[in-house]
Amino acid sequence: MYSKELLKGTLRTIILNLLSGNGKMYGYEITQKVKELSDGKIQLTEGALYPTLHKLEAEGFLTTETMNIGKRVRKYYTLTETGSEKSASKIREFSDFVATMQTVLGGLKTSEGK
Amino acid sequence: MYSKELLKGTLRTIILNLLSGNGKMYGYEITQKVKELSDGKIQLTEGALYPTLHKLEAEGFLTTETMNIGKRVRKYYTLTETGSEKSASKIREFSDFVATMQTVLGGLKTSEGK
DNA sequence: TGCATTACCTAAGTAATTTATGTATATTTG
DNA sequence: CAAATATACATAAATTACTTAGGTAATGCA
Repeated sequence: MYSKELLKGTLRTIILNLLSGNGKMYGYEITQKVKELSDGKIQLTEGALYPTLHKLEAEGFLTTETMNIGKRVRKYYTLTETGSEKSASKIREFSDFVATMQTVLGGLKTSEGK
Repeated sequence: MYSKELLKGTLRTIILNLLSGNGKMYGYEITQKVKELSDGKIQLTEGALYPTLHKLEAEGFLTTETMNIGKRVRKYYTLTETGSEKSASKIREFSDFVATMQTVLGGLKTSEGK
C-alpha cells in the first residue's frame, strides 16, 4: 500500500477507464476488479466510491440501470458518450502528468529519450 | 495544467528529490526549478511549499541554514541522512504507484512487457 | 517612482478522501 | 444450522493536503 495521497485525484480516472474497457459494471464489482488488477495494492473504499459514482452520474458521464439479483439490488453503471470522452481525456491527463513528473524527478525509468 | 488533484501527495516527493539532486536549495529556488523542469506545468504555491518544508524539517528530514543576502534573508534546506533515505523511498513509492496504475488502466504506454 | 520580482510567512477555506456506521441478503464453514 | 464472511448498497463526520488570500519587506528595472 502506498501513502494513499498518491491515489487522490485518480479515482475518477480509474472508474471511467474501467467502464470504458469492461462495459457496464456495478460498484462492488469495480472495487474487486481494481483490487485484482492492482494485486491488492489499490483498495477502493466504499465511502469514496459510491459518492463519486453518484457525482459522475449527476455530471452526465454515467447512466445507471438497477437490476434485481434475488432480493438484492445491483446498480449497473455505463458510460455515456461524454463519459467516454471524459475517460479518454482523463487518461491523457494522467499520462501527461506522469511524463512531467518523470522529468521533474530526473527521469526515473521509462522514456529516457535524449 | 492538470486537474491539480493529481499533484496531491507528490509535493514531498518533489522537494526531497530536488534536494537530493541539487544539494542545498531555498524555498523560492525550489518553486522556480520545478516550474522550469516541468515547463511551467507544475507551479508550486507558496502556501503549500513553506508549511511542507517546515514539516519536513520538524520530522528530521531537512536541516536549515539562514543566509543573509544584502538585507534579505534566505533559508537554505539540506537533506539529513534520514532525509536521503526518505527521498529514495518516496521515489520508489511513486515509481511503484505509476506501474500499478498502468496495469489498472490497461497498460497505457511504457513497460508493455509480456 | 511605481510595478515586477525575489523571499519569506500564516490563516481561512475547499474538496477528495478515510473512517465509521448503517442496512440487508447470500454464502460458506465449522 | 448458527455464525462468520462476502456481497451490495448507502450516508455522515472527520481528516488532510492542498488553494486562495493575505501580509511583510528588500531588490531590480523601466
